[in-house]
Amino acid sequence: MTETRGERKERTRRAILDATLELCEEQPLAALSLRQVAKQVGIVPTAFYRHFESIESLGLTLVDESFSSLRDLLKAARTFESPPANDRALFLAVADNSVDALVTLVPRSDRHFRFIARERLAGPAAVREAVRHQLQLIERELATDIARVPGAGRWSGDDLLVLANLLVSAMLSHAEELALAGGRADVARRVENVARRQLRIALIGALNWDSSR
Amino acid sequence: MTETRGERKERTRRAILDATLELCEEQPLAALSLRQVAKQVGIVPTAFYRHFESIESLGLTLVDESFSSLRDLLKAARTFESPPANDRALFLAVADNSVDALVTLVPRSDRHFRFIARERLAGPAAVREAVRHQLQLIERELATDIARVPGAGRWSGDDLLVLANLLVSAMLSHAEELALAGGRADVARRVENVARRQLRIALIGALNWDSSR
DNA sequence: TGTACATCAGTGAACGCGCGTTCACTGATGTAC
DNA sequence: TGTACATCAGTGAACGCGCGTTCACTGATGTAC
Repeated sequence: MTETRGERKERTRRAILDATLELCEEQPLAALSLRQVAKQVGIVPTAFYRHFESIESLGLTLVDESFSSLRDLLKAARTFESPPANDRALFLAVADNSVDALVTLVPRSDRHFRFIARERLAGPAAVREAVRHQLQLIERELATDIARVPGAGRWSGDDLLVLANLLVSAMLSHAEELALAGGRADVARRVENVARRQLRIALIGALNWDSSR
Repeated sequence: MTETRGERKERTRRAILDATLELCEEQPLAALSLRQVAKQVGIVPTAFYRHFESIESLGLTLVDESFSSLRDLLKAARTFESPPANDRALFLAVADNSVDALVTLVPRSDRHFRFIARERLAGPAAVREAVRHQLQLIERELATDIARVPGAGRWSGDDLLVLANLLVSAMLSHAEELALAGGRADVARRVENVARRQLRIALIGALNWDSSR
């Protein structure tokens, strides 16, 4: 016996998830049939039910899978060995680290990112809600991190969320473009460049914010 | 004769477009069947072909329809009766006008906005490409308008596009949220507030940009 | 104005096909003794 | 270690249904004279 029953089951489950990511390159989850997935995996349609209740619950699993590693890595991107001296230097370092994380991370799991981009607004209601929830968590974590910057007391909690929302939506749109670029190096370089400048603009704007009321 | 043959045909065509927007609230275009649309309109499936070649070409028509008025109105939102005195005042006025346009415009054609939001990344390739093209046009027009601000010479053409891209992607994400709010006044007020602050942060960042290189 | 013919939006039957789901099954893997 | 039974991932036939598309059609509207 080279493989236990449990291992074999897990392998099929993994194959179903991969087949779905593959097929979702061509069409949204809602247009995907259980039979297409089964055919791609190489199992009979009814075997699908041994692993998932429906296409929708399979979608929810893919959302969890996409976000689980992402949030940890984004977090890591915002921690430093030697914290910069002042607000400005820290903010610029945050921008650089975040953009570095973007260009490293997205190509590594580009199928997951394309899946999220597609289903975020077009997926079944439960899938849309799950993505929305994860993005909100990311925004709140970012706001918390910014609040820890020395001298960040000048911003209200509400202002922090507004800033975090701006940064996350900019990064999200760049992640989408990067994921859709399919590894083209010239696109990746341009997106990296644009993302860096945008984060800097936003953070410089925030630093000059309270004086502008 | 109260209605010519041409008028009657146009009325059916309009009904097909409306039925599609209606049905696309529940599912993406790619999951929509010609028979569902025909049933909703109250015609026999084959009559569909008298008006559109396929569901995809119907989608392209809806994209054109969604963007045609939008671009003119956005343009109008950026012209002033009495131009403000300096850069800063002008930028703040641009932010306010744009946000006003957002909260006025989106609820007026919210079904079109929800359609665009859904199909922008999940639609058939031709539809995605059409939306992408329209968004690029909007970005370029915005960049051109900003370039006309007295003293804008400090930014390169490339920097202008980067700024325009940041502003458009922020506004797009707010338009999506607003369209999905379904007319809820409290959501509209919050989105308006957040959008205004974000545009201001970005524009203040841009004003302080060249000194930060 | 009246007539004869052309146009064409919408009809309705028919087709082969892929769909989700049911059900009873098979046979390799796992477990109790 | 060997045997008898349990588990359960995957099978395969069958079902009724909605799908896109074909085709020949109908009958009201439009046009030429």
